[in-house]
Amino acid sequence: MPELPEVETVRRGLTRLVGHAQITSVDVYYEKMVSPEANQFKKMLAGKTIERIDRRGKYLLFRFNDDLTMVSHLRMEGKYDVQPAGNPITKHTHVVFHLADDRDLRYTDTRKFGRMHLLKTGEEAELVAGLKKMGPEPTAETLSVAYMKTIFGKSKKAIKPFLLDQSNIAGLGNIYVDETLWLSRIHPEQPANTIPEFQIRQLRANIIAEIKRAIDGHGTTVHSFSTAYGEAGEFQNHLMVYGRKGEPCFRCGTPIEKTKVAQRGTHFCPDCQALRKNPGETMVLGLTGGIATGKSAVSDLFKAYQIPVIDADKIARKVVAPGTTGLKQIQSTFGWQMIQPDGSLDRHALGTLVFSQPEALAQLNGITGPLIKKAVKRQLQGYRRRKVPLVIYDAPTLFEAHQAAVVNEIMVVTVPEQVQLERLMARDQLPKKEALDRISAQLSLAEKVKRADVVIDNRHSVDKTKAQVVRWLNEAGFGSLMTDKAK
DNA sequence: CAACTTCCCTGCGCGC
DNA sequence: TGCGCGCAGGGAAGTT
Repeated sequence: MPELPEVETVRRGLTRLVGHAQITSVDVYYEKMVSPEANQFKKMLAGKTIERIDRRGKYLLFRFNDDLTMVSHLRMEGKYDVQPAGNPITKHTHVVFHLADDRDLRYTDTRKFGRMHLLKTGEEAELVAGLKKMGPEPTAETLSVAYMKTIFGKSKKAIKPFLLDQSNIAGLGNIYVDETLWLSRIHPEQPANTIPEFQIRQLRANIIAEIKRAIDGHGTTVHSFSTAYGEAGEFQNHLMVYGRKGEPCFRCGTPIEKTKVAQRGTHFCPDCQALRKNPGETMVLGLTGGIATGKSAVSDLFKAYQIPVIDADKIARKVVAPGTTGLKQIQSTFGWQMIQPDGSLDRHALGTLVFSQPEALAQLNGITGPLIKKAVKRQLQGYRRRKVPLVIYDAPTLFEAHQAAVVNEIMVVTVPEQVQLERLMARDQLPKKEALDRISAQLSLAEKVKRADVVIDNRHSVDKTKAQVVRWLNEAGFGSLMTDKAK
């Protein structure tokens, strides 16, 4: 089912194959497919030469000499191919263009949904309904944030059918809509006019990037997520949600659901794409990285711009402070040996225990995990109420602790493995073996990078890292948050 | 006008 | 193995 990238791939291929070919005659086997009526259609094309092939949305525009244009839509299964003249046609060949160089350009279409309209060049924009209403092409130059904000604000329609409507944005079909909504963490039934600006910006960036990736990949999208969550073997299907009903979400592991939205089969992750009754304007950026990759330096950059940072480590300490239910649960689970004489947690004793016994670590996480999640949620609620535009959630184990679904976007700070090892050995005065043990105790840096929405490369100077953070702030629409003092 | 529904088609997977 | 049913899908046209 061709969507814009596939149609663009077809356009390029045809340009190469028949870009300047001359048509001698045309056979039409399924008359409803063409307009004007078949005999007229054949007569008009005989002797014409293809000068160029254009594309608008999912429409192909064959430009002939004498100001003639053929508007062709492949719909579901339409295909063009070029064969030597005289090759027998197949069951589903509906139109054959005989070329002057003893080749045939053939159109096949099992479901006969495709259509071809022949008209005077320049009139197609008025006479073909789909072209007349066609929205902007999904590229950085043609699809602006301002335009998207305007059209989103005017429609109560669910975002899924809204994006499928070619008059809003050109070229998106069922697959790319599901994919870009997943990438942007937006529920397919979220009304367009309830989507906050930061998500419109994310969606725009994802649509543009996804379409570009697919065009560069000749009509297929290639993502680099590997075998997260126990999927065996090489990841062959390059789609993140489409056709993955029941399989784990690559971001959070929750099974992908398939429902019907506006009569269309729709795939989404119920956990990271929650339907929001009152979506706030607060964007939550999850910040994570590997041990000693320099995540805290990036965190400090945000703080310097007065952007609030929720520190997961700090919260983790708070929920087991003296007098908390968290500490009481640790005491009743692991015994009084875990409590120091002054009533505080004996981190060393607990650390020794959980490092040697995996079940103990799971038990500990079972106690602290929910408490941390609750505390984070409460803090976020406060920021949302105050309509703070951007909050950073600084969490070293964002993925491991299954917290990825609470954020709107994930930033991963990374360095090459060798640099990570050297920095860790130097920082914590560790021998190589111990440093390696600590690194391998975490989800691998490569895997974190794969699951990131944005990656900060921290191998070079502070200035270079800062430039990347500033760039992200500007692109995400938070440029105005950077105060002059901090700049 | 917005928001639905129907129609156009064929192959395929499913249940019996 | 075979038969019928329902579903898939983009976009236009028709209906509420």
